[in-house]
Amino acid sequence: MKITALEEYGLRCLVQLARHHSEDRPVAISEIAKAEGLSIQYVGKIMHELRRAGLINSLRGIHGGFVLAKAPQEISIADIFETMGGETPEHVCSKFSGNQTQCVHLGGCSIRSVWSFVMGQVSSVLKRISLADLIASESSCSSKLNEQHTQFETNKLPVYPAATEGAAK
Amino acid sequence: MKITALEEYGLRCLVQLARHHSEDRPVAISEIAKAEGLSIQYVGKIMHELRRAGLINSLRGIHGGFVLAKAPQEISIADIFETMGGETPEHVCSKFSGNQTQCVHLGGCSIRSVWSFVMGQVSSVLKRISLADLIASESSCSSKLNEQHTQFETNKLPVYPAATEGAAK
DNA sequence: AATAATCTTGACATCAAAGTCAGGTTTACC
DNA sequence: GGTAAACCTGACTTTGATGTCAAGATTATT
Repeated sequence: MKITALEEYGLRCLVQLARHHSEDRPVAISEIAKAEGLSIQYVGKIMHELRRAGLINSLRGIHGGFVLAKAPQEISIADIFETMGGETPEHVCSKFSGNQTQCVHLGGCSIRSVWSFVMGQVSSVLKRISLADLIASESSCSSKLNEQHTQFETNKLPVYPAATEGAAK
Repeated sequence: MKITALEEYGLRCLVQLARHHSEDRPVAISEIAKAEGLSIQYVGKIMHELRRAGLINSLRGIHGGFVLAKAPQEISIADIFETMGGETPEHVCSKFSGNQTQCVHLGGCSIRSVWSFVMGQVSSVLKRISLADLIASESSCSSKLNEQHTQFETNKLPVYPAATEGAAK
């Protein structure tokens, strides 16, 4: 399973907007491109996608730029992934149909069940993490709470709600 | 997040081998290709990858073919995914470094923590599902236990151990 | 030993994702 | 109203994943 470029960069561009969300001014493509080490043209394309999906609003003209369409608490990573080309288990089946027009296993496929389950797990984790969470963990990580650092290293994210609940329910 | 062709087809080819694992004969590429609706050449390439990784053994010559290198209970989907191009969070960071040689966020990146966490979740789910589990759920689904069918539809996999434990522990 | 069925291997072709380019439109400021 | 800073859009190029081709090596059967 691979994370796509649009997912990764889309998220990173949105984090940039979220950081400046309290200030009352739009953020320009050139700023984001510089902060993320991306070309201006490419960031332009990414922001266009995010705008089409309604996650951000744009302001044209000089002093223009982009702002989040909702508060950082209300935008989850799952929202972003869906926007930037998210797939359902059905997509997987139609994508991997080999040299047939339909997958040969359409009647009773145990693999499809696994994909459904795994994707559901991923989605339930990503739904619980908002842009606000990401920014909060940045500051707590780099400044004050350094005893949490070891936990980060061992792949636990103490800041986010336990991913376990969603799976158990 | 996308499932790659090698992951999907690699798993499906291994399921074919697992089905014939009790019989004591190798399975030929041509059989697998027919069963999965893939070209013979492509299956050849996939099997070659799986053999290089040590998941299967090959027998050349007439009456040749492939057999699992281990029992179906001992091969997990996680094993297959790692073989067919699995990625670590570090891979993601080096892949998405934009126009720099290194990612601009290497010091204290909250997104990397998220990828670590999500990938850990996925991995813990996939480690718990073996080829034997997949075959068992096939037969129970298509023949006897049809009351489980509704549960499958709602993305629950009653046959597999709860994915929850790994996350909680 | 000849043959046919099989795996092995590396080069090649195709396609979709990733990323760039160029020309256009909008808006604030002077 | 001219100009510069910004977004908008579609066409283009590049790159890596996907899938095919063709020639070779191995082995059971006759």
